[in-house]
Amino acid sequence: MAIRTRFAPSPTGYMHIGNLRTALYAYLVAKKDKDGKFLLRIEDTDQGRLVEGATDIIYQTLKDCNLKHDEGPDVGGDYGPYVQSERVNEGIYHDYAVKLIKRGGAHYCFCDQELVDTQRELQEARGESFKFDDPCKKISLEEAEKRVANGENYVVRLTVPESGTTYFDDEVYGRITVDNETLDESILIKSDGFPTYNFANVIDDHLMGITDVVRGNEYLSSSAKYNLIYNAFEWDIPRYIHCPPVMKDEHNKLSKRNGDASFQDLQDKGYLPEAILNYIALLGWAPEEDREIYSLEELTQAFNVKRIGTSGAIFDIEKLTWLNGMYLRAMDLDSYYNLVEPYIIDAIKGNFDKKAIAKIVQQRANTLIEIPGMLGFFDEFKDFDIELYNNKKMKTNPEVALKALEAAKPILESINDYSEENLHNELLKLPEALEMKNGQVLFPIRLAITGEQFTPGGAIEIASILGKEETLARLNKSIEALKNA
RNA sequence: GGCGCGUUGGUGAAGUGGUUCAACACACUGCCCUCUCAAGGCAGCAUUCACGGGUUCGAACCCCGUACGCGUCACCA
Repeated sequence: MAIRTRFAPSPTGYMHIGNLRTALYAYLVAKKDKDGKFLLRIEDTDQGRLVEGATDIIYQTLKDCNLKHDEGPDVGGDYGPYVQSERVNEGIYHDYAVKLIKRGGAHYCFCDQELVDTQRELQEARGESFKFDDPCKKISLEEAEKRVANGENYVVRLTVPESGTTYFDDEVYGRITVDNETLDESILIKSDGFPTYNFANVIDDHLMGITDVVRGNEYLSSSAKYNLIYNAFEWDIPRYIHCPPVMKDEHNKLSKRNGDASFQDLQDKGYLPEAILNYIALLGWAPEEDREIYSLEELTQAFNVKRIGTSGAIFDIEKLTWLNGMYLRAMDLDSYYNLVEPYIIDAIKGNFDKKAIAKIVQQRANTLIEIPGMLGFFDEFKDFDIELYNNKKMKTNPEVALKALEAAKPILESINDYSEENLHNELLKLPEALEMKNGQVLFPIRLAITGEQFTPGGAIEIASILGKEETLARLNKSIEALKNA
């Protein structure tokens, strides 16, 4: 049987990294099987928490990440609708709730919130842990149905056996067994007629033929309850794959609430979706091979549920930054230029060869957003401290700099075509003639025409981009400054 | 508090009884290369696998406790 997995987010805001990783793993589990299907289901049963536009963010994120779903609200499929509120309207949950009740797996409950609260207070005052003891369990089905028919307010609660144990097998955490008496008789259908997650996820996963349930490990403690439902219906239980949390630090999960990085935030900061995906794949999962850079396709080959870890992994932006740099550097120049052109245009008003600038920046920037900051000297040539000519490693000081600069000046004046090749050929004759090291002449030139201690690219590359006129103007200015010092 | 789960370096992690008493990667430090920076190359960085017992000829890997952490106990998912 082909594998079917689902990503089932609630449209309650931005897509955070932990969520995205769950989506990724669900995708990978499905796509590892060549006939596997990955579906998207929108879980909007909590009408109070809906956030406008959140669904679009989900679509957009999956699209940006190239996590294509085979079925979903926007692409259709044979198991729709894929939005839970629409399924409510079709009466799906209601019908199954009635069936469950008839099978003894659930019951009507007419208690009001007050009774629940009173019980809670009482039990907690006694130092016990709270577990709702529902008097409505004693009501006969006939009577309950009559009360429902009379329009009385009700919810449907799970009926949990009073003794015994329930277990489930998780692919990553192994077999987990819990005592039934610790299980809560959770609400399955709310008084507004909407199902809770506890019910909807089971019904929908079954109806949609989900074979592998991939979700965060916060569901570990409630999964046994879901098996009670599957068992009551005599349905096949899916494989469970619970993932360890993605942490912000050792104590806190990454969450949008704390303003932690969402996928969009990361994108805005200049990280590539491919790099983000690659990085988060590594949080909680380790490949068999000794390598870390994987495209999405390679990930689907390499992925193996058995190698998902069990303990939380801290999100380390430093490593993501490194990985992002690897992706950026590996791109061909044309694609790279396409990507960074807006950033360069944004940073440089002057008429310089943007592509040449992209080229020198490509080997140095780890994120897109740091690019403009590297380029300020193109537009603005500022006076700088001649102390900068003192460089121990380059064996330079203002005196040797002046000597090098004055010797370079006629050469730079004589060249008309400022191609890198020309500049290189001519300029490199200088060190030998002056009996200096390459760095002793090229370092001062670079400084003299940029005014910056550090720049992307060396003297030759930058002179070529600046062009003859600008290069000479800056050179002369710097020579003057040096003479007057 | 009950229940569940977890604990290898600053971080991600490999490793599941003896040729690895701890791979690889990020970060960090140093060196090399080099026209700066970056990239790249090399080296260093856990005498130790939360702690305490036990099993065993032998344990990070098996068992039992303890501690700490996280999750859950909603008409949220």
